Amino acid sequence: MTALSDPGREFTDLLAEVSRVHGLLLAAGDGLAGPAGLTGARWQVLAVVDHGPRTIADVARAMGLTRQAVRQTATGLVRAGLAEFRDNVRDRRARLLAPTPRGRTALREVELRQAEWANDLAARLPATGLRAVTGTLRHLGEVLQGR
Amino acid sequence: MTALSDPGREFTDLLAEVSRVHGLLLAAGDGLAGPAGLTGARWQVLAVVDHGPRTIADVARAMGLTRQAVRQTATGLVRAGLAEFRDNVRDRRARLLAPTPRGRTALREVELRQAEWANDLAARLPATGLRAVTGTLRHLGEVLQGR
DNA sequence: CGGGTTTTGACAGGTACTTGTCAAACTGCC
DNA sequence: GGCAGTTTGACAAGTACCTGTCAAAACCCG
Repeated sequence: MTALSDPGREFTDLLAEVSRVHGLLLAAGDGLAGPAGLTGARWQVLAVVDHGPRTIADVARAMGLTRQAVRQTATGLVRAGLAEFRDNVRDRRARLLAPTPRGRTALREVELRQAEWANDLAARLPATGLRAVTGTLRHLGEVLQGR
Repeated sequence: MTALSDPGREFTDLLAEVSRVHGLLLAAGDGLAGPAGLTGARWQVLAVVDHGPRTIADVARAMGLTRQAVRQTATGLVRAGLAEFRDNVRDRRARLLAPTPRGRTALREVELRQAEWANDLAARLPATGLRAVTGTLRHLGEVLQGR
C-alpha cells in the first residue's frame, strides 16, 4: 500500500491552494475586465494581439491553450466589434486577428485598472516571496510537463 | 497614468504561472482519475463525501465552488452508480450525498495512484520550497478574498 | 515537379464551472 | 403561532476550456 510521504502531503496541499487561488484570480480578472465590456478570456487574447496581429494558432501557442479555445474567444471578439480578421499574405488559411479601435480603447481601460490592482496587491504581500514562488511554480510546471 | 510597479510586474508574472500550473494540474488529475472510471471533478467530490455524507451545499462550501457546480457533478456520480442520495432527517430539502461501494472502490484506486504520483513529484522539487509556496499562495488567497 | 507530412481553421460534442431565478423548507424573532 | 429572512436544490442559460475529426493550404524532400 503506497501512502503519502511527508513531502507528498505538502505537495497535495499545494495543489489545493493553486486551485483555490486560480479560481479567485479568474474572478478578479473578470472583475477587472467587466467594466470595460470584456471578459477575462477576451482581455487576455486582446492583449496578445495588441502587440501585433497574430493567427489563432499563434495566439494559442503564446497562451498555452488549444487553437479551439482561442478560436472561440476570437470569434466572440470579432462579433462584438472589438477585433477583426485581416487577410494573411503568408498563409491564405490563417487570417490575422487584430484589435479594432474600440478593442484597443477597452484594452487600455482594463490595463489601467489591472496595474492599479496588481500594484496594490503586491504591496500587501511579502516582497521577497513573490519571485521565489513564481520560480518554484515554473519549476513545477516543467516537471508536470514531463521535463 | 498608473503604470505597473516592479513588485506589480512580478505579481503579474505569478498570476500567469498559477494559471499555467493549474491547467497542468487539471490534466494530471484527469489522468489519475481516468483509469478508475472517474474524472478529476468527480474524484474531488467523492473524496469529500467519503469522510461522511454531506449535502450539496456543504460540499460546495468545502470546495470553494458554487452549489450548482457540485450539483452537476453529484448528479453525474449518482447516475454512474458511484454515489447515492440519502434522506436527511435534519433538512427535508437537502439529501445527503454518500459514495456507493463501487464509488468507494474507485476512490481507493485513484488515491493509490495519486499517492505514488505526489510522492514522485515531491521528490523532484526543492523540498524547502513547497511549504513556503503554499504559505504565500494561501496568504494571496486571503488577500484576494478581501481580507 | 510531385507526393507525403504538418499546420491551420472550422465544426461537433463534451466537461467544468459560472450567474440568475424560483419555490419549498428551515430559522429567528416578536 | 406567524411572518420575514435565509438556505437549499432544481432549472435555465452562458462562458471557458477540452478532444476528435476534417479538408484545404503550406512545407519538405527526393
